[in-house]
Amino acid sequence: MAATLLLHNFNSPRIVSLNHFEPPKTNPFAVTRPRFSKPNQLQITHSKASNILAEPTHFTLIDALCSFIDSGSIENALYLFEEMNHSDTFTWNIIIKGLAHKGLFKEAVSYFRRMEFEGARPDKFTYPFVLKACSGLLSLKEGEKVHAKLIKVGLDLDVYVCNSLISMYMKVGCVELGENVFKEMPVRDLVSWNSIISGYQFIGDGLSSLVCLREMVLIGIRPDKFSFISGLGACSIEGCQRNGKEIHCQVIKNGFEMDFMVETSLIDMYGKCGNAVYAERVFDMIVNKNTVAWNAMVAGYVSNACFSESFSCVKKMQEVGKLRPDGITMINLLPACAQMGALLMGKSIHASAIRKGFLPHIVLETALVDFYGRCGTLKLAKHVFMRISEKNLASWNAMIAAYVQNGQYSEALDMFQDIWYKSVKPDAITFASILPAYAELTSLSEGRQIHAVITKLGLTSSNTIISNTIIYLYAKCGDLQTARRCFDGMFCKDVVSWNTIIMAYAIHGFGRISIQLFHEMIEHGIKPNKSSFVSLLSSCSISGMVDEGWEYFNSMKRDYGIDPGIEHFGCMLDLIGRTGNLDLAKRFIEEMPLVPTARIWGSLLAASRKANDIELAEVAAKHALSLEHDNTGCYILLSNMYAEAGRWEDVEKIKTLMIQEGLAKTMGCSTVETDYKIHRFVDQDRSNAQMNMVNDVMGIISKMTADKEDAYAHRITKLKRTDLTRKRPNLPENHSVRWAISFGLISTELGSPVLVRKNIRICEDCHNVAKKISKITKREIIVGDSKVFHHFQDGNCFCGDYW
DNA sequence: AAATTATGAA
Repeated sequence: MAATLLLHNFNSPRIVSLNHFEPPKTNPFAVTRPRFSKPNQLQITHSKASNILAEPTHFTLIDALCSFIDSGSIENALYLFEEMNHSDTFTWNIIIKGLAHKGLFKEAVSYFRRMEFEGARPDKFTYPFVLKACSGLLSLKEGEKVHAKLIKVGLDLDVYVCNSLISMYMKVGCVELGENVFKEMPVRDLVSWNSIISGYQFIGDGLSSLVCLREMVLIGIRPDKFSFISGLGACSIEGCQRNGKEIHCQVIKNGFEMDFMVETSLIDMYGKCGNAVYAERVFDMIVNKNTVAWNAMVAGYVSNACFSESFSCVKKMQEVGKLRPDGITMINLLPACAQMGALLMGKSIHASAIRKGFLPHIVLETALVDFYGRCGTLKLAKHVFMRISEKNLASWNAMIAAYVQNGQYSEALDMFQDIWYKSVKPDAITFASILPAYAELTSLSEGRQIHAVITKLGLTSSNTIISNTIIYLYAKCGDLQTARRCFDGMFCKDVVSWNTIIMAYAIHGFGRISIQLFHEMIEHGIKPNKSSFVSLLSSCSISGMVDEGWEYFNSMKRDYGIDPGIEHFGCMLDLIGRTGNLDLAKRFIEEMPLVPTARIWGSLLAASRKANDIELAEVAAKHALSLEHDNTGCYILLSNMYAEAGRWEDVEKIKTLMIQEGLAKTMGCSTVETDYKIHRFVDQDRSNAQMNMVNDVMGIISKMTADKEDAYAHRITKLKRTDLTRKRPNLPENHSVRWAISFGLISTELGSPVLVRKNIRICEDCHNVAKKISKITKREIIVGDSKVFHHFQDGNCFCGDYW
């Protein structure tokens, strides 16, 4: 007993010499060895086992061990193994193979260690099994240890061993190490090529995979079904149907079209490349369709937006195919439900997953989080997410995206901060999901920080989605120059990149540049899409380019075949509202072929406010309020109009309504950044530490503007005398944006613009004040509110006083 | 005596 105890300790990798011997608290083999009790079936069910019991020679035992492994009864095999003499390499190989094949990777590696320790010599047959286990564990550490040992014993040139090494390195994500093994091996066979081809495909580098496949064929190696399966997977990644069809031809030519895995890969490839018809054609040819094939077809329909087909396919799967949908079927259907906005359908899938016992299932749960997030049911997304016991990166990503999609930016940012303390490392998808939250909420310096992190990870140049969001981030943080620099530095700009930069100039009021960029985009051969026109028309409306706006609106359908959507009508309504032509605005809504949304009525409301038409404002507000959404802005706007008109009873009424609906006025908040600090000012709240300094600056400014007509005084004369005695809440004097500008003036460098970010729209009084300040101080002031950036220069604002 | 590469998934 003492001897075995010592042996176990000795095997522990932490103990180097007996001098440091320490009795372990747990037996290192407790997990793998003694747990297996004698299985009942051993004597009765297996004839070979009964043979052993009659006359157990070593060879019959090995024979029995092999049959246990082959039939998958690993428990029997392990029990037998512990009972027999296992000093020879072969016996160990069998048991390690069995463990690795069963997916018991941890155990396989641990048996390998024990094998070495107990003095059996691993040979060229052992290592492929061990390496398979290492790749299954996704453990580079274990894999490298094995590799080191291989070199030591001189087995690192064996083709089988090298092939396993390539596959292991690729699977754990060490592409370069895998490539090195491939390059340096003396002889490469078909499996070596297949391993590197499937390795590239596994890590998502479809292009390299296809290049290797081509090279292999060029040097005269005939591809087999493994090559084709990986190659088709690579085409799916790249969305490259041309290459996919080429491989399909080769598949037929080489007689692999009846292989069910090849067929499934073909369905997948056509589905992902946007050709549902071809996918269907391949699918129909399969005689005995298995669940995987059905699922691939369902996925094909979903990714091609054939939602009803995807559901009827699942129905047929059950009725014709006599197969039950599994978790993956559900994972495939959920995005369809999300895109159709079919909340109930998704919920019933969720319920069915629970009933059928598919949960917990990390991928399915992640798909549910994603689904609920996209349907706007953030509560349910959170509910599912909280119940995931071992969250992985994808599930974190899904939850962050759900927060961002539902406008819960600060929750998303909190969760993103938390991730850094978990064992998972954020990836490109994490950053792509979180960046919009940065764009909405954070300061320029925080934006720069996250950009630096992303650049350091090497994601900026390789990932177009991330680069596009970075452009948006800088634009939203007020740094248009850097946004432009990022855009100019992009290697492959897609239509989103162009749309983003056009929108960036739009929100900063540089309409001419937006238009110029739109034409540059077309010259570069990029076809504008719906969003391009949203950017362009927004720009025309923000910059007050009425004629141009109409021209582009008309050319959408005429020259580009794009039907104007509700967003485009919204932009046009803003444009009309700007001209003050309320009749036209009303007519425009009436003649619109689409049902007006809350955004449309909100636009009319804004126009009515500018034209001071309180009746129309009421009509617009009534419509907007009937279409449930966050009505805070709507109420505040109307309330302000009533206040100006002196209709205090109506102001009170709105106040009551808001309380009833549980809405609270969003507190105005403005931030200004100095070198290392973000200074936050809140409306009415004079508790900021810098308030004394701000008061001094405000005093100087009001003295300098005293001889001129004061904006607020001017406004107040419009009110009736009696109303002046009323205490008007939230006086513009107490608006945070003025304080932030004043503080910015003295705490930032002369000559540089003062950059202020504000969470809600700037009011007219503050807008006037900012214009004046820019004139008397000769400094550029940039105020980014929730919609646009106001560039105040020499007493004017780019927005032309309409926003 | 025995080995390596593999289809559907967020």
